[in-house]
Amino acid sequence: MELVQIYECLCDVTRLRLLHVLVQGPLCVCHFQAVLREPQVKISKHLAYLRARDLVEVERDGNWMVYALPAKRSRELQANLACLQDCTRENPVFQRDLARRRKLTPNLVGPSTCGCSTTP
Amino acid sequence: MELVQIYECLCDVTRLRLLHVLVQGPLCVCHFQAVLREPQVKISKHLAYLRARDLVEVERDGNWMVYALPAKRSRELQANLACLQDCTRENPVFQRDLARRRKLTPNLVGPSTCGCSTTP
DNA sequence: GATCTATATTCCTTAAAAGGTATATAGATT
DNA sequence: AATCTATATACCTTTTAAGGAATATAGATC
Repeated sequence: MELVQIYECLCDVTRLRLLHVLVQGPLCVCHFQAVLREPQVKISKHLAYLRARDLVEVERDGNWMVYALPAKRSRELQANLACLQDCTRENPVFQRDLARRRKLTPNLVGPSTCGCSTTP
Repeated sequence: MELVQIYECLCDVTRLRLLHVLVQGPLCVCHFQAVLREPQVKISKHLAYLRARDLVEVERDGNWMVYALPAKRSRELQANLACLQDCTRENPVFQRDLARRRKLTPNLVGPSTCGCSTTP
C-alpha cells in the first residue's frame, strides 16, 4: 500500500519541511541546512528516509547532492503535496522556511543545480 | 504542530480505513469489526489512538460506543480527509470497506446512532 | 598523493508503536 | 445479585524511529 508509505514520510516535522521546501525546486543538503537550521545529520538521515521510500530523488553535482521531488509523481503523492501546501499556507515555520529559501537562492531556476556552486 | 499529529494518525492502514469509513457517518466498534474484518483489540486500540489525538469523538449508546469524526474539523483535518477520499477512490481495500459498510447499515441515517440497536 | 568539503553511515540510547493474549469494566438483561 | 455484551485496558514482545556523536566516503583541489 503505497499510500501509507507517503503518510509515514509525512508524519515528522523535519520531513514535512523538507518536502515543503522541495516543492519550490531541487536543493542540496547544505542549503537545506541553511533553510531549516537543523544539523546536517538530521537532514541527511531524513532525506535518506524519504529516498528509501521514493519520495525524493538524488543526483550528484560535484561535492553536492541535489535532492528533488520525483519527476513522475503518483496521483497520491501529487494530491498529498498539494494538500500539504494548502495546510501550511499560514504556518509560520513553513513560511519562514520558504522565505529563507528564496533569500538563499534568488537566482535559482534550473532544475538540476542547487546553486551551491554559484554561491560564495 | 497539529498537522504532524494528523499525519501520525494517517500512517497506519487500519487507522486510514477507520477514518475513511467514518467519513460516511458515525459507527460503533462492532460495526467496524464487521466492515474491516479485523480483531476487536486492534480496532479498539486504533480508535483510542485516534481519540487521543482528537481525530474522532465518542459517545456511548447503551452498550455501544459510537465513534464519529469531530463535529468541528480543523482546516488541516478537513483537507486531509478530502485528500484521503481522493486517494482511495480506486483502491480495492477501501472500496470493499465502503461496500460492506453500506450493506451493513443500509438504513443508517441519523448522526447519533450506529444502527446496532436496530440490527439483529 | 595529501587534504578539504559535502554528505553519508555507524553506533548508541531512548522512545514509541503495533499486534496479540488475557483481563477488566460498564451498562443491560435476567 | 448474577450474568451477558460490547468495549477498553494491561502486559508482553518485536519492530521502528529519532536524535546525537563520531567516523567514513567520494569527489574536488592543492
